[in-house]
Amino acid sequence: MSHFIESLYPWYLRHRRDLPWRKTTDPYLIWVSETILQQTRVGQGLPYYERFILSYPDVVSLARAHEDEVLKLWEGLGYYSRARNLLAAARQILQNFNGKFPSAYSDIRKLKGVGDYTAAAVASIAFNLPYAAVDGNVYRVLSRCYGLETPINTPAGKKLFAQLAEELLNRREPGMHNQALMEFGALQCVPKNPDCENCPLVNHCAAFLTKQVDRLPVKNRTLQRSSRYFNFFLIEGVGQILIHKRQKNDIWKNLYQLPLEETAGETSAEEILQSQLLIPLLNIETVKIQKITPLRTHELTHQRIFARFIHLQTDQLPENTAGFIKINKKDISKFAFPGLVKKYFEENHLI
DNA sequence: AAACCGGGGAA
DNA sequence: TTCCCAGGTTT
Repeated sequence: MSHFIESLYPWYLRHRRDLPWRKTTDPYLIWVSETILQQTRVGQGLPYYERFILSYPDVVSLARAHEDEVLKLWEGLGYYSRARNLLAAARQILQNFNGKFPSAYSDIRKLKGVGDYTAAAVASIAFNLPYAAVDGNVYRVLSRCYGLETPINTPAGKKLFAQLAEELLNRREPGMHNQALMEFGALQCVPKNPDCENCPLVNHCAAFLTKQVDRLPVKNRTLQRSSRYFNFFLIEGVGQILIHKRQKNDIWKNLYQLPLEETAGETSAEEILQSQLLIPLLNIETVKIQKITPLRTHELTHQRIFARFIHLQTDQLPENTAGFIKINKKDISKFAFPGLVKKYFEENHLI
């Protein structure tokens, strides 16, 4: 109990941000916040958290929700499996624990969408259980403090840092300890250009002493982005448009989109229109081309989407919409769309 | 072990 | 551009 990491505690008490999920010990609220904050900055997730807990203040209200509604609240935040898993886990809790959030680490860890990090975070912060939460911040702080060069995105790295974090854990106040370490990484020991001159741990930091701060943590990168070409059709009847629910195992699963024609490579809008795959399918006769946007890029973690929007006007949308959903324009905002599509609606004042 | 799953902010 | 963010699941 006399490790130098403890000098972080007074730092934490002084510098910690005043965040809504720090005002509660409700495991449900802690869990929701941890899920929203996965791979997401506090500033980005905060408004989503506020809206989410207003709509679903407890496990049972979430468990009773419809997935479309939950995804709508998640719209624009990304990594939508988090929302689907959150709902599934809430239903697990209703079924298996009578709606009461489980208080054992092993039970928490079994919930959908809850991995090692989230289970440890919820167990320690909400129940004061002695589990070390190791997130991106903790990897960075520990790799620098101890000068560890093992790549953090390898099994060996995960094991090493998990073990070290477990040894360092303050077992009396694991929740505070975990948050102190993470907050320190988020505010002081930042990825780029950290202010080491004003760091409370500078005299203990192996990376600082050996001038390796900007090299740590080490991460093997594998990321390769593939390109995809999306042609979205805004097919507008009188006050109505067609949309479609993505259901395959692909990006944006269970979100809505406009009728889409994906091509293998870069294709001109003329070719798309001449191929006439979509229009005959819908048996639309009189179609007027309103506007075709230039190709725009949308970057995802592992895909680069090249998208264009083709705006067509017709007198009347068909009765048989071949799997597409006919909706009123004023109802567009009721559905969850990928950011790319939502942005298009906004540009054209459809929402 | 590697691939897959978003979107935004910072440098 | 590239990197990273209170990661997890699937193959």
